[in-house]
This record gives sequence, structure tokens and C-alpha cells, in this order.
Amino acid sequence: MEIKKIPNLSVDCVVFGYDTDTKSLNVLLIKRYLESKKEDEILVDDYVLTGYHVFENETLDESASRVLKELTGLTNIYKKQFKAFGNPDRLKNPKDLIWIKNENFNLRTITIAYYFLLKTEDVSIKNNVYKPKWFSINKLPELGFDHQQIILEAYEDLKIKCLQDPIIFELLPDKFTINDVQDAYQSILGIEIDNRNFRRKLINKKYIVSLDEKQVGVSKKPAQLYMFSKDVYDKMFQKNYLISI
Amino acid sequence: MEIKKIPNLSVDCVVFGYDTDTKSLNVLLIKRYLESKKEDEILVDDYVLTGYHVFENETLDESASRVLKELTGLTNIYKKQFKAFGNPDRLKNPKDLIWIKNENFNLRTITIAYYFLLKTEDVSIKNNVYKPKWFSINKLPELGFDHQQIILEAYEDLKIKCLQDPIIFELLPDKFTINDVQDAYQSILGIEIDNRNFRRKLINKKYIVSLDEKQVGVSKKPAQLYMFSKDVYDKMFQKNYLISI
DNA sequence: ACAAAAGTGTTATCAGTACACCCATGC
DNA sequence: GCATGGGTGTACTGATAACACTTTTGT
Repeated sequence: MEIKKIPNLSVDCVVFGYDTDTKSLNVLLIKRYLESKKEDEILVDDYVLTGYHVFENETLDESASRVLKELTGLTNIYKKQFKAFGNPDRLKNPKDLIWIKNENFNLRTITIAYYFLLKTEDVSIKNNVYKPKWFSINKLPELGFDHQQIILEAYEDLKIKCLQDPIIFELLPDKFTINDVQDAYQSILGIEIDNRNFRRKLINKKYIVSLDEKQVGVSKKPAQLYMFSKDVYDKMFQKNYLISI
Repeated sequence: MEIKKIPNLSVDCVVFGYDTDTKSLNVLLIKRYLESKKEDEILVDDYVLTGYHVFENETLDESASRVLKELTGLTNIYKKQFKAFGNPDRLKNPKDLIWIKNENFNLRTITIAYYFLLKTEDVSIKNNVYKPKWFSINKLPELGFDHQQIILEAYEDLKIKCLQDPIIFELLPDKFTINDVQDAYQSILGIEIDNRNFRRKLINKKYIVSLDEKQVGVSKKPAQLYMFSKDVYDKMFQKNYLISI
């Protein structure tokens, strides 16, 4: 028995990958390319998010995880459903119409948008059939459908979320330096943080565990490595009801 | 030309109404009742959220606003799309199946859930054809479909949101006392707040404007009235990047 | 005059901010 | 020995938290 697609419902995945070396927050995108058969004219040449129709027998979360796995091979990655996009005209730009002609797409498709957080290096983009490519969130290419809007809204949500929840560690390797964390915050939020104050703050957290280990293979003074203990965090976590209006 | 419904897509609206007098955060629900024709047996007797299919030619936001207006007559009410619910089995409890037999519902319907914030008193539930009823968020009745889950997730989102954004004022009349605001926070968050500290904090905000007016018709000392100036708030607002992990 | 809710002040503690130099290491 | 990034301390400021009594008004 074949698995049935829901023709007017999809998930789209904003895959955020953080690159510790270049200190860059990236988005994984797939090329969309089409030329006319007769005239060698380029009809469509841009990028889109990875996404696919939801199947009849799966939850939305399962659908998003399936799409991520299909593209990256990865499972158990932090994900968040952040918004549904369903404007009647969201797939109706001229280029999108050309593209959709080739596909089995309902013109009024609602997409449930997710974002994922991982390390850029964890995705093999070599030999990947989808030819995905990383783009800095600050230098996005031309995007199809309403995917630019989806990415920007995902980014806004991420910026708010990373202030409240320890999701920054989803973007960093298991062992990281304090400066890695600071760099990640600075890239994502586009701000400068005072290193001394930031260090103090972080090192005082009981869930930031100092390891008996230092960086290796760096050409300067190797830094102390730390890990994030989710166990400790969960145990000590208590909602604070600080009203910040 | 008739407006076409999308058969597998709906919006559901969690209408939160705050009652300043009883200091209660309420949810507006609609009765779902069905008895079998032959045996006078009650087949379905519970409550559901207001909701409806999305139309082909409208955005999701428009759809939610339409549903709210249909039930309450109100427009321009604070609303937030907070999550999509689309589990394959979300409408497949026995009672839901009985109910759906009478309706034109796709069994795999995805719903985009919104919540609205208003004052309980702004909705006329007398002579309303839908016979809606207010329930305290703490004493919800038996609910159909997955609507209990939807309400609880809306409430969680509201609790977080009201700490960060001045949405508390959507739930209060234009003129309110400091204690009204405190009571609202306490009801929503289920916490106790120190009155002196809270007063000082609020009165020092430039967007909390003291009016030349006091309560009238109260049987005790009438309190000073204030209003919230969205203009001032928007002008002085600047994102703070406090990392609270 | 009394009941009820409004309104008021001080102190201690904690967290955030600003700021500049020394240190350890690899090369 | 030197260049590079890692790592450190202090003083100030502002916000929060704890805490109990007086004042105003309507009845």
C-alpha cells in the first residue's frame, strides 16, 4: 500500500546550522533550477527550503523530522514548529507557477514551518543528491515561494527563544569554550557582549560543567573546554515570573 | 459564486476573556450536544472551541478573525496564531466520530489554532445563537476533539507572552487600577505578587499614565485610575538582549 | 466608628554594566 | 621572544525582594 500525500498540506524546514569556525549562523537551502526546453532560457534559478507534503498517516512533527532526515540523514535534532503559512497567494509568483506546473502541488497549500538547530559540520553536503548549500542568514540568495519570509520569521523566533532557553548548545559541539558560546550569541543576535561579564555569568551556572580538558590543535593558547549538562539544568530549572514589560 | 471551504483545514479559536470583577481568566466555549433519535440516549454532550474551515480565498489570520466575529461580533481584537494541530487521530475519539457523521468534516483535518484576548464583559452571550459559555481556565468542562490540549497549550503560550509583552492590557478595561493589573497577572500566572513592589514598578513606567479620575460606585475607598499608552510604549521600547538561561 | 481596600518607605541583596591589563601557549 | 587569543577583578548602578502599618473613603 502506498503512503498518501495530503495535496494541500506541507511542512517546510528552516535548517539552521552554526559554524563555530567562521562564527556564522547558516541556513541550508536547495537549488531550484529549470530552463525551457526550446530556447535554453533560464526559467527558474533560485533556492528554496527543504519541505514536503505531509502524509496521511503521520503527525506534523513526524513529517518535519522525516523531511530533515531525508535531506541530512540526521535524527533527534532540536526542532520547533513555529508558524503556519497559508496565504492564498503564497505560491503564486510567476516563477513559482512555472515551477509548480512540473510538480504535483495544490495551489492553495498550507505549510507548517519548523526550524531545526544543528552544527553546520554535521551535514554532509558533498555527494548529497539534493545538492544543498549553506547560506549565512545575513546573505540569503534569491528565494522561491514565500521562503524568505519563512526564514526571517524563523530567525526572529530563534532570537527570542535563545534568550530564554538553553538552545544555544544545540548549535555548538558537545565540548566548547566560553568564547564559543559568546560568539554564537553575538552572531545570532547581532550584538557585542562584554567578555568578562559573559564569562562570569556562564561559569557561575551549575549546568556549565568545566571539563579536565583543553582545546587541542589550536595555534595559540588552548582554551578551557566546558559542556552543558541538560540534567543539571532541568533539575535546577524553575520558572521565574519576572514581568519585563 | 459560493465561497469554497477547504475541507481538511480549519482554524480554532481559544477566546480568553478576563473578568476584572471575579479576577478570573475565562475561555469561551460552545456546547456540543446530540441525542439519538430513537432511544433518547445522549450521544454527545460536551464543549468545543469555536472554529471553522478556512475558505479558499482568505488568509489564515482572516479566517480566525472571521470566526471570532461570527461568534462575538467583535473585530480588532488581539490575536495570536500559536500552533498548528494535525495529529492523524485528533478527531477520532468515538464521540467525535459520531459528531462528525453529521458534519462535513475531513477526518484528517489540520487546525491552525489562535488565541484572542478580550474582556469577558465585551461578549454578549445572551441571545447568542451559538449559546457560548465562559469557563474558568481552572475549571474546564469536558471537551471534544483535542480542544483541551489546544486550550492548555494556548494558556502556556499566554503565560510566557504576558511576561514579555504588554498584552495584559488587552484583558483589562481602558481605565484600570494598579491592583487590577496585579490581580490579572496573579490570576493568569497563578502566583502572588507583593503589592508595594508591583505598584512601584508599574507607576514608574512612563506608559502607565495616571488619569485625573478615580473609581466611582465602589463601596470602599476609590482607587486611582490609570491607562496604558501604547504610543509611549512603542516609542520607548527597545529590545533588551538579556540572556536568561 | 468601623470595615475594607488603597496606598506608602526602607533596607538588603543580587545582577548587570563598564572598564584595561596580564598570562599562557604555540610558533 | 613575540604574537595571539585566553583569562582575570573591581567599583558602580539599578532592580528586585522582603517586610507592616497608615490613610482614605463609604456606609
